[in-house]
Amino acid sequence: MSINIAPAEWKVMEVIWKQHPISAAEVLEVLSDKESWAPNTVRTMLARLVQKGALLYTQESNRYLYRPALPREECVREEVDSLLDRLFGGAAEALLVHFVQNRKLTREELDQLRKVLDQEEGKP
Amino acid sequence: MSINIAPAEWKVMEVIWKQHPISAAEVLEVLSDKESWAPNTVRTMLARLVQKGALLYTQESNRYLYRPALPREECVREEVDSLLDRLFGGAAEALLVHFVQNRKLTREELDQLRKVLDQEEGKP
DNA sequence: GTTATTAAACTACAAGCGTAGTCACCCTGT
DNA sequence: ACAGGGTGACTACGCTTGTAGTTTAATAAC
Repeated sequence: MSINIAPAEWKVMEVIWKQHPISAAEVLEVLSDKESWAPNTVRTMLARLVQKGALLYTQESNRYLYRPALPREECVREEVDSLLDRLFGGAAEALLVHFVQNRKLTREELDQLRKVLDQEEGKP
Repeated sequence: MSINIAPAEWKVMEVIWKQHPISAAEVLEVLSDKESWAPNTVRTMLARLVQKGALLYTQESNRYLYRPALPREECVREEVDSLLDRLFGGAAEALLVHFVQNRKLTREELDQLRKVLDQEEGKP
C-alpha cells in the first residue's frame, strides 16, 4: 500500500521537504517563483497529499502547518522502483548501463560515480 | 511533443518491440502468460497506442499488423528524463548515486557497471 | 460586535488510464 | 448463400490528475 505522488504534487512535496512545518501560504510563496498556479491549485494539492498520507498537519489557530509524513528518500525510492519495474523488469543494472551509455555525464560525475562504486565494492 | 506511454501500455509495447510485425491475437497470446487481461483490454491499448503514435500498423486482409513507431531506447530515454526532472531536477548523477547506494547491486552488476564506466571515460 | 479577510472544505470538469462490454463488418467454411 | 467466428470500432465507467471556482467557517481589524 504505497503512496503515489503525482508529478505536480512532487513540486509541492519538494518545498515541504526542504522547509517544514510550513503553512499553505508559505508554500504558495515559495512556489510562486517557479509555477504560475492559482492559490487554490496548491491548496487542492495539499489536501490531496494529506489524504494520501504523504503530508501531516497540525492546526495552528486558523491555519494548518504541514510537514512530510515520509522522508524524501523513501518516496524517491518508490518512484525509482516503479520506473524500474515498468522499463527494465526491475533490473537496476540495465538502467545504470542505459544511463552511463546514453547520457553525457560529465567527467566529475563519472568520477563521483566511480568513487561510490569503489566504496560499495569495498564492503561486501 | 513527446509520446506518453502509460504503465500498462508499456507491457504491450515490450511485446511488440520484441517481436514485430505482430497481430493483436499474437500480442494477446504472448501477454496471456503474464497478464490476465480481457482480449478487449489489449485491443483498446493497441488502439490507443496507435492513436498516440507509438505504434504503426498495416492492414493485412482482415486484421492489423502492428510495429513500433519508435525504438525502445528512445521511449526509455523519455521516461528516464521525466523521472529525473520530477525527482532530481534533472541531475543524472543524483539518481546514480542514489542507486548505487540504496540498492543491493550484485558483485556482477557492480563489475559490469565499472566496465561501462571505464569504457566511457576512455573516450573523451 | 460587525465587517472584512483569509483559510480550509467542497464542488467542478476535462483529460488520461485501466478495464472491458457491445456493435458492425468481413472472411471462411459448409 | 449463409452462418459463425474473428477483428477492429465505438461506448462505458470509475479513478486520478491538473487546474481552479464557490462556499463556509473562523479570525482579525476596527
